[in-house]
Amino acid sequence: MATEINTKITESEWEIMRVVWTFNKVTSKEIIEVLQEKKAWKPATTKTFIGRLVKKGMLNTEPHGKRYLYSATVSEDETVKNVTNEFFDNICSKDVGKTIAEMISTSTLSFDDIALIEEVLEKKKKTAVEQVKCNCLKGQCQCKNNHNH
Amino acid sequence: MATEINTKITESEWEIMRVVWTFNKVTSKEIIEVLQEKKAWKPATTKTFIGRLVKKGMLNTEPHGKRYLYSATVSEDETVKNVTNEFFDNICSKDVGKTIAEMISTSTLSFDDIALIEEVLEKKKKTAVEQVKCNCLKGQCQCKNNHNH
DNA sequence: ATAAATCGATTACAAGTGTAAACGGAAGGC
DNA sequence: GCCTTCCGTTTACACTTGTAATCGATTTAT
Repeated sequence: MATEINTKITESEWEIMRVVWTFNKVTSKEIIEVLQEKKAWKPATTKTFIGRLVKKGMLNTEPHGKRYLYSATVSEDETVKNVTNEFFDNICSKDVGKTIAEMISTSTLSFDDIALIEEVLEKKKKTAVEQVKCNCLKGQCQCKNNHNH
Repeated sequence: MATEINTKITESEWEIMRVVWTFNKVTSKEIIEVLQEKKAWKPATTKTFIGRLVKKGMLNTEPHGKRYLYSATVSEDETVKNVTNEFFDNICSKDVGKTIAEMISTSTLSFDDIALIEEVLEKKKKTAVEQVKCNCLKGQCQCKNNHNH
């Protein structure tokens, strides 16, 4: 059994993790300094979050002198993927396409981004389906026949 | 000042809201029945969540006999939009395109979905930029020059 | 070498969240 | 007209999350 890692991540923990992902290996002092610009956190607050992330198994500690260097045990990509999956679990799978379209509409994208998306879209055509199957509980989406008042 | 609505939504509240969005107007009994299939919640638990959503202003109550009919004060679309925005706040704006591409790759999409996405992509070309500006704090993404250990 | 600063760990506490029982009034069954 | 059931509200309690002070050990500055 591999060491159990709690993948759930809170808003404040994201802030810490982003710094760790950026630096790869980082001291608590550096994390505190980086976040000082953005959050009105006292150093003790940042330390609490670091400690919790270590306990959760999302951060590794490696001795560096008498202090630690922290590093991530999960990649940013994986984390992003987990969070998106959790999010998509909350909407009907039939609506995923529409939601992605919506995201595109409201985001700032570069020509390269558009080219990339076109590319994956093109690939997607090979595995696209006629109708996406609704996976919702009856009563949790409009696909199934639900009577309204 | 309009009645303040707390847009933040928890996992359990999503479950309730999805039922309300589906039925438009719904009794607590119906919500409880729908969710019984999915969650091992006691009726009291569901009632707690309903109560909290009312207090938060996300649910309206309208008398119906001596009971209530509940309805949503925020649409599902708006809520989805809020949650996606919060999510994108946690990644570098330069990575949004890549992330959307990733979502497309891992989702099941229909031909219609793809056509829709192609359509918005086409429109997007008119407002696309050469380079998306990174909005990150220095030290929270790779765009800025950060020294690694 | 002693004082001051620093670091990780421990402790604290309020608010939010998951989970639910209990309660008080009203509705329905008989 | 009672007894039971049902509903919305109140209360409860553990766990999580945000926010931070404190403490013990150590390192650094003087």
